[in-house]
Amino acid sequence: MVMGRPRSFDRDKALDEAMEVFWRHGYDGASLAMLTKAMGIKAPSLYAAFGSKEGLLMAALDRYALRRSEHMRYVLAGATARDVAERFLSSIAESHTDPANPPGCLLVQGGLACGAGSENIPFELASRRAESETELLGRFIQAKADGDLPEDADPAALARFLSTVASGMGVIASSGANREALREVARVSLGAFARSGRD
Amino acid sequence: MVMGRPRSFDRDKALDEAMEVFWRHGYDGASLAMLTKAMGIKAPSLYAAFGSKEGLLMAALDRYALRRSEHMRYVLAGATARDVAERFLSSIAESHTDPANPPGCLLVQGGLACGAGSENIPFELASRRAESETELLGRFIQAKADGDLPEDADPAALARFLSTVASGMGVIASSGANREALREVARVSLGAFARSGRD
DNA sequence: AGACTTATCTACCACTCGTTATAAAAGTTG
DNA sequence: CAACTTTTATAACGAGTGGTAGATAAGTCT
Repeated sequence: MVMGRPRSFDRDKALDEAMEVFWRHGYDGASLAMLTKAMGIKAPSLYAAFGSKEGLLMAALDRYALRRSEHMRYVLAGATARDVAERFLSSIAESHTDPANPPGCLLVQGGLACGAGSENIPFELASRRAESETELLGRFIQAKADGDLPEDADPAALARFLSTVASGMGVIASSGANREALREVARVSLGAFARSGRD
Repeated sequence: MVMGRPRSFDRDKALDEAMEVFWRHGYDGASLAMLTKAMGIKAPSLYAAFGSKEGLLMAALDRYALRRSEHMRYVLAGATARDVAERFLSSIAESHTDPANPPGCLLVQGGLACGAGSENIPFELASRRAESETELLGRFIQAKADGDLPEDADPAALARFLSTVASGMGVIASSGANREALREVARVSLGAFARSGRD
């Protein structure tokens, strides 16, 4: 269909490997040598396909967003605000301790702070973290309209709280917290939703 | 008293400058050039005083721990578990948005994930984060003995929850969340303490 | 087949990294 | 003052950084 020599590697598989390196070492800590070795390609192929180290991260983040969007679709389908919150935190407890991935969250460990010349990476990660918070916010606004959340509830504060706990869970998961510990954090966090029903 | 040429810089002042660089750029992102420039000294002086880049971080972390211990003394002096939790999260909301420092928490931004050769930095930061969680745990165990927490309360889970929220607040603060946003997160988080009294 | 297009490889670029040898500078002690 | 001790600045080290020419390989097109 398209002219020229076909690429000899699977773009998505290579991105998965790059994602894991960024995940485990952060943007600054991930060297081109690490990345090319993990991806099984040489530097010129990487640059031809992704433009730069930063472009590679962006492509990996896009792929990461695909996984997250599946989770979020399930989360937002919760019947009540409380149910949404429970699904959100529970799925994070699972995903952040999935042995198939590095522990924690790529959007947290990828780079909260970076060196000179990479100042926009933390900003980029933050804006991607904000996406799910915005989705939660929309769902909570609807929940309030449904009478599912009390009149004095603050959807923005609830969404921000959950997003903050999620980031915190990313931090402790990266430090070795196990799945049971994350579930416990999720359980305690749901106490903040006590006003909208408790089990 | 001591022989030899006296050092021409203030060790603590230099450490404060180094702390800020690590805080803002993380361990990997903080280069020796940045550090020596901020500290106002040349590399050999740095190495004579702190041994290595890692040694400099450790010294900065020790100094950071001094600030934190003041906060924790105030926090642990709270009358009730709920009061302790409120003091803990409130003081974090303030300190993580103190314009005198980079936003967020050095123990979070310093390096959740590092490159090859720095694998122990994330571990070191995690163990320092664990210290305050342990202090909270001790206080909550005492609170339970005092009858201040209900029989079915889980001190370890509560301490871990607060520690996780604190880390999450560090993440969002580093991304620009303002003081009011952090206070809101603190307020919602305290809802998780609803079982032990609500205002 | 031959022209064309794109990917891959080897080798290398200039630069920065953390770290250190060397020697001069600045103080204390006899 | 001279001997001694420690810190300072200059300058460089080897290794590794992200990134790239230039040539070659592997396909599709006419």
